[in-house]
Amino acid sequence: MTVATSSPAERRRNKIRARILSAAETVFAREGAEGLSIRRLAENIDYSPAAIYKYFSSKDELVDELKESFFELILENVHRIADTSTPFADRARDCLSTYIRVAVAKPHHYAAAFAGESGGTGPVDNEPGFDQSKKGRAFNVLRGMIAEGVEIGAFRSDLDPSLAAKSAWASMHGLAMMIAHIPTYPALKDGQKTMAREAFIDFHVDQVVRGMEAHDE
Amino acid sequence: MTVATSSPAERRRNKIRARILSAAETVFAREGAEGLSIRRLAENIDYSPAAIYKYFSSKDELVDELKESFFELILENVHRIADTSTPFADRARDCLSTYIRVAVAKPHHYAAAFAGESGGTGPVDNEPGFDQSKKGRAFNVLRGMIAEGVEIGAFRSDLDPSLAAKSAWASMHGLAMMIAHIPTYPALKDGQKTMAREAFIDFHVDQVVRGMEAHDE
Amino acid sequence: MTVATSSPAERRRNKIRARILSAAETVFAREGAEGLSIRRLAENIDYSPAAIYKYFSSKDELVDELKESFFELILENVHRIADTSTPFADRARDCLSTYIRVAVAKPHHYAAAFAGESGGTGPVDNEPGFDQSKKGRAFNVLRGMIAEGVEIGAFRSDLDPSLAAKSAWASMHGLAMMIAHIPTYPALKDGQKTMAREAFIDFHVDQVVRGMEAHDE
Amino acid sequence: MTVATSSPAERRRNKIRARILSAAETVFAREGAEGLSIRRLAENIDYSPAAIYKYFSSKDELVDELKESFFELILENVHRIADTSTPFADRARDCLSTYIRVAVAKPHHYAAAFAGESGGTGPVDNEPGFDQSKKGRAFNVLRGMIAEGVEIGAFRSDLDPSLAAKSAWASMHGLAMMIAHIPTYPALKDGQKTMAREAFIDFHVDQVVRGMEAHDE
DNA sequence: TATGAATGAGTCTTCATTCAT
DNA sequence: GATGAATGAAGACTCATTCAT
Repeated sequence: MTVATSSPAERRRNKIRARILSAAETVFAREGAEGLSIRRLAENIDYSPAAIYKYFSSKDELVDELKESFFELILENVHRIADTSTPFADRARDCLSTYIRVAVAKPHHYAAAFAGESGGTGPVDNEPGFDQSKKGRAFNVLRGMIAEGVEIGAFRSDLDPSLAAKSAWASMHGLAMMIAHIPTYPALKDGQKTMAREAFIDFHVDQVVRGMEAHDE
Repeated sequence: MTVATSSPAERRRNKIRARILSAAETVFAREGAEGLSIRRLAENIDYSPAAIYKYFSSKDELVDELKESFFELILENVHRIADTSTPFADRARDCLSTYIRVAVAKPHHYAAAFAGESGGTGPVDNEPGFDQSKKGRAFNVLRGMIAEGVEIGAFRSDLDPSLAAKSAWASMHGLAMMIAHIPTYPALKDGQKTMAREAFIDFHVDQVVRGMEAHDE
Repeated sequence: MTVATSSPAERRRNKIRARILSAAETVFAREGAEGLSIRRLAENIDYSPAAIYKYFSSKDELVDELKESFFELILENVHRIADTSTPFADRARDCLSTYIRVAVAKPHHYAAAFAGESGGTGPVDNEPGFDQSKKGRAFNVLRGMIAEGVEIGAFRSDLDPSLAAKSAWASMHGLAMMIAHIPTYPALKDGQKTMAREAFIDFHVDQVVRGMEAHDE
Repeated sequence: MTVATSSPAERRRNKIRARILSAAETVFAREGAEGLSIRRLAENIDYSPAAIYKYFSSKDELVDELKESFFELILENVHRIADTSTPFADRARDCLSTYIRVAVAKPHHYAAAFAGESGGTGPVDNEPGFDQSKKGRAFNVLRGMIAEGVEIGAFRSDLDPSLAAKSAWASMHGLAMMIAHIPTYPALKDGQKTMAREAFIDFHVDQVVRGMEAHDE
């Protein structure tokens, strides 16, 4: 019975894996999946290319792990918000804006995680195993929250939570990508209101939530 | 304004440039920016790789031009809708959904147009020359339409058209990217409503427009 | 109507191809197919590896051409003998020994030509296109000669030429390979008769022919 | 002669060596010398690559030993036949065909045993120590049998057993190699006799023996 | 004007081997 | 006695780009 699930050797191994992943992430976040080459990665961490293959059986494996870890990050953050007991309206807004903020914190990382070629599934909920994937679980949080909104009458009663979640996710995704790709986004002309990124995110989230709200006739 | 903007020689030159760009677009739209190699492009049009360099100083220049041309396409389509005399509500929805449909028709092309590393600016309206760029003009169409909505009371009176245009654009962008990257998007679980891509686009657009609508107290 | 089937440009191209092939053959003959690397080949002829790919689309193509050319050589030589009007007995023996002599002249080349991995067909006459391949045509010469021997009563009347040709080929192949792989073959102990390679080839051929001969009871 | 030829430690060592060799043979026989990599070998036996170097100073040494062991196998089999009291004609044929059958049972193994680059000596009988080597002893069996044939008048009286043995060996070798390298060998065209491998081996052996037979008058 | 030839740098990956532990 | 870690060299192959012709 292994009390500690990691032997000292294994711990060391994981530490190195982490070091590689961390270095990879830096390149990855700056230049995307195609910009990340084993060679350059090896140089960065003063390893031989061959050494990296001791820890990752292929470039794809490494990249996949990078992506998975990213969605884990999103999931954690979104969960933390969703599980709060804050009033629904705020909670919903927080939840959405958190998604964007996490994405924006590692913009290229986020972008690349979606530009996946090997089984790069987005929030598509009828794929096998989707519910278990990090991405899938994040999606379910979102859908659950919308369902709650419908239930308590905050959102339109004819709103299909699954559909709405997908639409909202797309809107969030759009803003995240915009910010990821356009350094100065969302700049506004002088003479018009200038709005900082943070505030704009809130504005955008507000628009999205308004799109779902019920209105007493 | 140069009266004779094109000498016969220059005209010929532009014709060939166009031919190259057209061929490039085919590959580009199918396989994205990374899939486009000068060599393979040259083969496609029965030219030598070297010949292409007579017309484009580098691959980047060619790709940039491709991106720019794409926004021209979007602009044209959006304009065509926006200039109609259709009732506002429909016109607005048409305008937004057209954007997505054009994007979705050439997914890689669209995605790549935003994934610009060289000078890929998004809809950032305080950049010099933005109003003249294709992208800028497309943005202005969108903003104009929202302003119109505010004016006629269809949209909330406190809505800043510039801000709202940017938010709406982001939402459209998000859906376009989702569809571009995820072949099966938006798939829905059986047992729940299954919705085809076309219908989902309409749904999404509807959500976005609702987010801007005014509601009598 | 092209009088000369090769333009000057094409001629130049073929010259270089030949140069590459020749250099490749040297390495190939010394170290076999696995020992031949594009890199080293490129170094040998002061070319860049990439340049070689302008003339051969892959290493396999290059190697295949090398092999094919070798069987062409065998074919030519065997043909030259077979078409003579020398008496049958001598002609048959000459024909077989020529095969061995050509093989032995480029021992590793010969060995490698058989060690083919990509469709390395030996004298297997029911494969599609076998009759047209160099190897196939060489085989047919051999079979024809044996058929002639059967017809004129020199060989056993119950001998199937196809079968016998295959058997004889195998015997020739065996000696060729022995000589190819064992530098000192066939050395004989002092005190016993010492026999030089040339004479041994004749002896071996004689044994093979005797195996087919008819004997009046 | 060392009485205690193996200390307990040494015995253990040899046991492990044997285990490694055995595992190596499996891979070797399937994929040939080039397909055998120390790494994969180590994986197969759950050893580290480094551990193997404790028992074999290099890959070459391991491979050489593998080859030698193969000839031991041939020797054993050939001996078993040669020592029988079967009538000479059958015994001779059995002996030869056994050689081929053993070779064909492990085609890569057989081929590689001859493709030696390091010290791969063939049946060359004037080399020092040849008579003691496995290969040498196998050769001697063959020569002995031919001598017997000459003596009892089955074979031509002017046949030099040493010479004939070498020739016969070459013929056997040829067929073995053909079968080793060409999966479909010996296929025969339909419309002609189709002959299975087993039967063809017998036919070939028959040819070889006939080449040596004496003919009255 | 257009091109065939050539290249240098780069891609991922595998190998036999060594060494400190 | 065994190993995990690491490496340098090499493998095939592709790319954007230049230059003499």
